[in-house]
Parts: sequence; C-alpha cells; structure tokens
Amino acid sequence: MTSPDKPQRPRKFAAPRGTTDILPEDWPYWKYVRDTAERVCELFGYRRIETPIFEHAGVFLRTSGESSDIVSKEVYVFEDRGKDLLALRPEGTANVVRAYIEHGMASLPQPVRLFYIGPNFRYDRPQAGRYRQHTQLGIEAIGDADALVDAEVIDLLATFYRELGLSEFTIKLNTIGDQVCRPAYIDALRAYYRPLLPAVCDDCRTRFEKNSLRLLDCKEQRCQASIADAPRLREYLCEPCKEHFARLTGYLDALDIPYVIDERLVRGLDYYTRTVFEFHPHEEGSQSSMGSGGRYDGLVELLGGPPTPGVGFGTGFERLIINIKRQGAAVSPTPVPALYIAHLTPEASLAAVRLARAVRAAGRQVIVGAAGRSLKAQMRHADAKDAAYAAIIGAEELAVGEVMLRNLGDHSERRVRLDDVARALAD
RNA sequence: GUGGGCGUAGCGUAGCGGUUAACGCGCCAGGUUGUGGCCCUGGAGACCGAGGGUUCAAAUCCCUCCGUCCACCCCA
Repeated sequence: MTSPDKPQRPRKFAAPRGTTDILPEDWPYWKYVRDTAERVCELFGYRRIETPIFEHAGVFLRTSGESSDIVSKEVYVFEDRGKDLLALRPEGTANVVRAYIEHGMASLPQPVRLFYIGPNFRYDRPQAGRYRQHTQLGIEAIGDADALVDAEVIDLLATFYRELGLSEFTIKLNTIGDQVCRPAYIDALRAYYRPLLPAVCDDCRTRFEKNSLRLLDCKEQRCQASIADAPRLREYLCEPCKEHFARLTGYLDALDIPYVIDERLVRGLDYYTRTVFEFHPHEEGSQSSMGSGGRYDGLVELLGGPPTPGVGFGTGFERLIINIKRQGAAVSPTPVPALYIAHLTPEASLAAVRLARAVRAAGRQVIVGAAGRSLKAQMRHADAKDAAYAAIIGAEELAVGEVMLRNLGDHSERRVRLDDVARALAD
C-alpha cells in the first residue's frame, strides 16, 4: 500500500514518561505560584539559593536512608564521562545542606534561612499529581534547634497556601524522637512485632528488618490491628523531645494554626528527627499531600559538617496547581498586545519592524503581522491575539510617514505619524 | 513493583469487518478593489499507537509490545 518512493519519516519523540511540557496556557498558574512563593519567603526573611540539579550520588544516597523507597528505587543515578557517580536530585534538602557546609554558612548568623524553587527527579510510576520530574518550593532553616523555627516553617507554608487561595487544608503533625530516645522505642516496637510477623504483609516484614518505624504507616488492611496495639512512641520520648514538641504546639496555638496530631506519621526519609508534618487538602484523592517536611538535626553532621540542627519543608507545584484549579482560585491573565502592526508591502515591512522596536522601547507589547499575508489575515490575527490597537502600514501611509491606527475595541481609526504611535497608545 | 481503563488529523470525537476514514474546534486561503470578531466556501492536515495473526476483505476480531491515564504503593 505504501508507494516505494514514499520517504521514511523520521521518528517522532514524545516527552519522556512522567515529564510534561508546561504550555503557554498553563503558564499563568506557574507564574502565580512562583511569584507568591517568592513573595512569602521574602516576607519571612528567607533568601534564595539554587543548587545544581545533579550532585555526587552520595549526597542523597548517604542521607535519605538506604531502605527508603526514594533511595532504593527512585533515584536517577548515572556515571558521567569522567566516571563520577552522580544523581539527579530526588529532594531538595540534602543538596542545600551540602551547600551550607561547602560555603561555610555555619559562620553566618544562625539560623540561615534559605529557599529554592526547582525540579526534582524520582523514577516513580506516573499518576495524577505524580511525575518523574516535579517542581518544588523548599525552604530550610539551618542552625537553630528551637521549636520556634519549626513553628515558623509551618507558619510560612500555611501562609503560602492561604496567599494562593488554598485555605482548605489539614496539617498533620507528629514527633518521631531523636537519636537519644528513638532507639529504645525501635527496640520495643520490634519486640512487639516479632511474634506478629506471620500475620502482617510482606512489605511490613521488610520494614521490620530495615526501617521499623515505617511499620506504623502501613496502609494494608491486615496490618491495621497490629498497628493499633503497637507501643506508642510518645511514651518513649525523652524529656528534651517532649519539651520540644510541647513548645512547638504552644507556638502553633499562639498563631492559631490548627493541626491534627497523627502518631502514625513517620515520613519516608531517614534523616528526620523530632518534628514531622504534612499538609493535606480537604479534597480527597490520591497524592493528596501538598507539602511536607520536618526537622533534621543530624543531617549536617551526616554530610561532614559540624553538629547543626535544621528544619524545612518541600511543596510540589504541580499538586498546588491541581488544587488551585479545583478550588477555582483566580490567576492573573496573560498580558495582551497593546499594538498589532499590519504591513502590506515589502517597504512597509521595514517600517513595521522599526515601529515595533520604538513601541516596545516604550514598554508596550507589540506583535508584527506575518509578512506577505493579506490585510484581512493580519487583522484576523490581531483580533485572535486580543490586541488593543492595530497599526496598518500600506503604501499610502508610508508615503507620508503615517500609519492608520485602529482601535480594535470601538472600531475607530485615525491617521497617526509613525513617530507618534507610542505616544498615541499612552492616551 | 501490582492491578484496571484507553490509544482514529494539533485538540475533542464519530465510525466497531466491506469502495477515496467522517464531524466540531483550531490552522491556511477566499467571499469585490487595503481592515478583525458573526456567517459562508474551499484547502492543508491521519500510513486509524507499533508489530504479528484471523479473513476474500480489518481502524473495526485475536495476540504481543509500546504509550497514556487511573488506582494501589510511595511521595511533592
């Protein structure tokens, strides 16, 4: 059926699985989220930092926990041409901590407050609100152990959501202890689970060996009874951890920030200590976590720095935008051209590009019509672009150094000197 | 990693065994000589996701693969 002379067409590519193009019609949402993020972070005194999207693999592999899903199966690791083992960053905290150490930020006034906006990569199976490349706003406050900073971070995230028009969310909060008290709890938890192992799911048997704390957030029906009667971490917390948590809830209460204590919230990254939290929209659905974070008092040391406390969060733009669309928040419209220049002859085209430059210099958006198209086609285009005015340059106008300036709203038109167009638009 | 739905022009769909695959939107060009939004006309654009099979005949039936979406899991 194919004629023998039909040329073989080159292969068409699609964006890699789990990635998407952000098209112009979606950009207003992205701009809205980015602008709001930058504004709110600055309000809280956070300064911007951007780190590379890839790092030495060890930065992530060493910090996130070998048994965590992120490290065990989701990190993009590759060897570069110089045989260095690198990894696309799967989360934002470890690399910022690396930068904190590398640039000697420990000698700055503490805590150092940082924020960043950029892509993260996880080899995951794509789904609604879940991508292999996703964009996060993250903040880190490094160098202060007090619960005031924990509260500040949570307040910042809550403020960000409110500013976005996302008022409907629940904050889940928990403390998972520290290096002092958690080991004793883990022992107790394992002792409790050991006889129950035949009854729980396969994943839980793995968790028992590798990451016992995660036994608590298993979603399997058959494991729920085991979880319900498990020892409570609360009862094993050391005094400093208890006090820290009490101070945190005190701050949150003072700020009138509502929260729900969820003793089963343990989080997926191993470096967390004490405070952990997640923000969920009220709308039900999968991938409902919009943002989350916690304290990581051992992380700086783990990456070779001095013992330094830290706390932060990450929040995913794609999920925020899903919720913004769902809750119908208003975003600013895409700017529309002030002037569309239609030109009818080759000489007029030269005048058109010069006029465009002059009007742009006055700070106004200009679109120049496609060369060689009929006036009708160019006017149609001007209308499709929602231009406020159209300037028509034909042989007649050009001969006397003028344009026909048409108001596309009220259909009025008048002749204006080429030099006066920018001024005429300002009226 | 597990399970399910779906893959027809740029987008949204129809066609569900039988000649040159249809419609809407969009795109391009016309509808009197230099003018938009409505309307009308015409055009471009699809090897019907890919490969294999069944059949005289397949976009239509079967198989495999790929892609995509959704759920579980995990997480932002």
